[in-house]
Formats: sequence, C-alpha cells, structure tokens
Amino acid sequence: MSIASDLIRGHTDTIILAHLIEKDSYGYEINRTIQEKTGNVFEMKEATLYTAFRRLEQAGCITSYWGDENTGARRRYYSITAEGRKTYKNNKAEWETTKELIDRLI
Amino acid sequence: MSIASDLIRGHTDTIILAHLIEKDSYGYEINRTIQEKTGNVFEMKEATLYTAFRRLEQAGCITSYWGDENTGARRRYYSITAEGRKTYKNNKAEWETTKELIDRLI
DNA sequence: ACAATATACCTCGCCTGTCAATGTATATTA
DNA sequence: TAATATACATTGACAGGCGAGGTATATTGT
Repeated sequence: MSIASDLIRGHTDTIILAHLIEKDSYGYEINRTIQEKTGNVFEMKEATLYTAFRRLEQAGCITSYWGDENTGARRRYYSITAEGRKTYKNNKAEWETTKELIDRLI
Repeated sequence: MSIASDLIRGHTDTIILAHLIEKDSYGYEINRTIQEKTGNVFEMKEATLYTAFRRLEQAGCITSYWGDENTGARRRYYSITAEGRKTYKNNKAEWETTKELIDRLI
C-alpha cells in the first residue's frame, strides 16, 4: 500500500523539515528514515524529494553543504534555518486544524 | 483562516461523496453545507467543485439530473452510485491510514 | 575478475487538481 | 431599480508529484 500522491501533496516539505529539526541530514538518509518510521509503507520518490530541497532552499528554509566523506558517494547535507523552523511550526499547526476539518467532512 | 489548497487536494471528491451518501444534493447546497459544518472556516471554490462533479461523473461515482423547481434558479442534482460508495469507503480508509502516517512523520 | 547491488546525487517533462477570472440566468430585497 | 442571493459553468494559468532517465563510487556475491 502506498499513500496517494494527492494525500501526501503539501506534506512533503513539512516531513523534510521535521527530520531536519532533529539533525542535519542528506537526501538518501531522510528517505530511509521515512521508510523506517512508517514500517516500509511509505517512501518519497526521489524526484519529489530533490524538488522539495530546491524549493525549501529557495524559500530560505534550509541551507546545504557538501559532506567531507573520504569514502563512498558524496553527500549533500541540509540544515534547517530559523525561517524553516517557523515554517515547520506553521505547517504543523495547519495540519492539526485541517485534520479536524476533514474528519468532520468525510 | 483557510485550508491550504495542497492540504485539501485529494479530499474534494471524498467530501462530496460523503455529502451525497446522506442525500441527493446540488452544488450550491453542498458548498453551503461544507461551510456550515466547518463553522464558515472552509468553503470549496466553485471551479474546484464543478470540476470535481465532472470527474466523479466521468468515473461513474455519481449521476446527475435536473431538478424540477418551478421557481428560482435551476439546480442540477447529483446521486451517488454503488461505485461511488465503494470509492468513498476506500478513500476514507486511506485517509485514516494516511493521517496516522503523517502524524508519525511530522 | 566482473556483474550486480547499494549508496548517493540530479534533471526534464508530463500529468493532474486547484482556483482566479469570467460569464450566464432567475428571484428576492433594500 | 440596483444590489444581492441563488445556481450553474468554462478557460487557462500554476504548482507539486513523479516516471524516466542519467552520473558516480563502494561493496558484495559468484
């Protein structure tokens, strides 16, 4: 089972920000964490993930830097900014409100 | 306050079907009911509503017929079909699952 | 030795749902 | 008689998700 695109739409950014609040991280790791947290039920499509990184960086919610691994594939790490925390907080609050409204409507 | 488009996206059809399970209804009434149920916090945009009717009819989830009002503006009534009930049930189940996953992720 | 798999990144272009803008028509109310 | 409410509908722009495709390195199995 997978989540319908239209149900996940709009949560992608918030999910990423939630992960980055815990610690700096990179795309591959974020995606694997998501899979673990959902018992392998859900994974973000790579295209969706990297599109979101561009969008979030553009919006000033995250910054990025290359990791200094001397083995394995290179990693681009992301950090959440103050702006990103603010956005996260707003999105989360909006989710709580929306959740209740939808429950009332369906 | 209004619900972000991206959070409501994917629920439009389910919300309409939920209303039509109660009784046959028409666009304007459905929209007013939604507003009432949410304490005037949320309303569907007309374009979204009517697009959804086309989509649902196309998918065999609803059928329509003109009302026989002899006063006021004409109304196009919609009925939910067996297929529509099935879709509603699936969508609702998917919502319950998704809700939990999102809560776990954000 | 070499193929397969895992790790890790990225972009292009299509598809779909939302919605602003715009239009039509009738009935009621100020 | 102007404004508002009821009631329908379409068009085109926009944005996010994602399939398909691509690059590169390290490890594991045969």
